[in-house]
Amino acid sequence: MSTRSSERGNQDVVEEKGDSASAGHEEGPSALSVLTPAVADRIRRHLLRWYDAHRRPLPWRGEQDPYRIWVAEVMLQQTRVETAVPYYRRWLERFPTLEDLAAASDEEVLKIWEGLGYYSRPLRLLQAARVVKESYGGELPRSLEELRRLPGVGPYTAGAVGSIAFGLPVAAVDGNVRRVLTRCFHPLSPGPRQIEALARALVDPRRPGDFNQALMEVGSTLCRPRAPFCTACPLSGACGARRGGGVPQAVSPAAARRVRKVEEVVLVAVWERAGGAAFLFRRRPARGLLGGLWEFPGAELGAGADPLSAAEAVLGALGLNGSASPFPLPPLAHAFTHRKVLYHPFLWRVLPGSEEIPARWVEEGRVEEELILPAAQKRILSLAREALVRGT
DNA sequence: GAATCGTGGTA
DNA sequence: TTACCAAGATT
Repeated sequence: MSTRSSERGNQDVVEEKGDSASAGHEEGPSALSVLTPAVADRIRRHLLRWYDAHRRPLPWRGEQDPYRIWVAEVMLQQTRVETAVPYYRRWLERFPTLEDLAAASDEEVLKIWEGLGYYSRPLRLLQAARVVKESYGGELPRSLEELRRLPGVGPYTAGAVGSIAFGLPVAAVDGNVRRVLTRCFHPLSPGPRQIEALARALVDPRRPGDFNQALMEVGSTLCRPRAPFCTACPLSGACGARRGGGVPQAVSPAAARRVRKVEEVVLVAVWERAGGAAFLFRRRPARGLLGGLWEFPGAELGAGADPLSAAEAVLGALGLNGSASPFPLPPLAHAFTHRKVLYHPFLWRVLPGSEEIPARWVEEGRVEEELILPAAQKRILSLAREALVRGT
């Protein structure tokens, strides 16, 4: 067939307008008008044939239980497939059925989710499981509208669960689908509404779940944001970007994101008792960043502030009596979505004060089983343990 | 509509 | 090292 292109079709890069960037996208020739029944049929056949031959063997593929499909879809929100797989297995081992989940606590679901990020997801999954148990007799509702009302279920997840678990002929538009369809219908630049309409019109009513997954699979494995594998793509014959001589480079709305840079001082307070050392932790507020998770006490560092003095202030606020020599651990950087934090941890041997404090002592060897920690705090914990072993 | 919410992989 | 990015949802 085509011999003109290298495997990486990025030599003729065209500007691809972001979906959310500007408002003029619903104007101009409708992408839907070029989607004749014959074109739609051809796309379905090519896509599904490719999917049947090339789909990855993922643990949720072939699952019949709607609950399990739902769990997978929530885990996959803004999360790579490879990252989600081990969490998915552990989750189902611990909560095999929707009823098991509905009976769980916030702490239990967070513990399984620990390290996966976006921690409101498991909490909403739990809320929704209870709603399903109370209002739907323990079975997920089978309509798009009812699914959509469940906590943590938005347009994408409702479409995915509806089509995959229940065979509803509905669209499931994620980032992959947006990118694939934008390229396919280049240079018409369909906006968000048109993409939804295209996806709805395209879904194969006989195999809606497979069709939606096929579109996403093409997007994630072939029609990647950069350096897509056009020569292997089942849609290359129908692709407007390909026909136009260049594959649009994806421009993500993430490019406009503002990342705030902050520095924080962290107090790793160590209480050396007869039975061994203990660390002091406090719980983060239930809402907001890392809501409900635990951390070493700390404080934001003002511009030009001295980390050691700031650590001293944290120590005082907790009513602790510190030894004379705090030990500075190596600073470490951690990037969140909208924040980049440089942590300045200090290991400080202390004796607890007499007052009640909003924090909790945990034996060094029991931290993981007692608490749910964000990734950055685990890194600090590792540094602290190393320092203790070295005897500093 | 814009901002917020994590983490680890990749170029 | 920095920046981008991933099967989005909520406020």
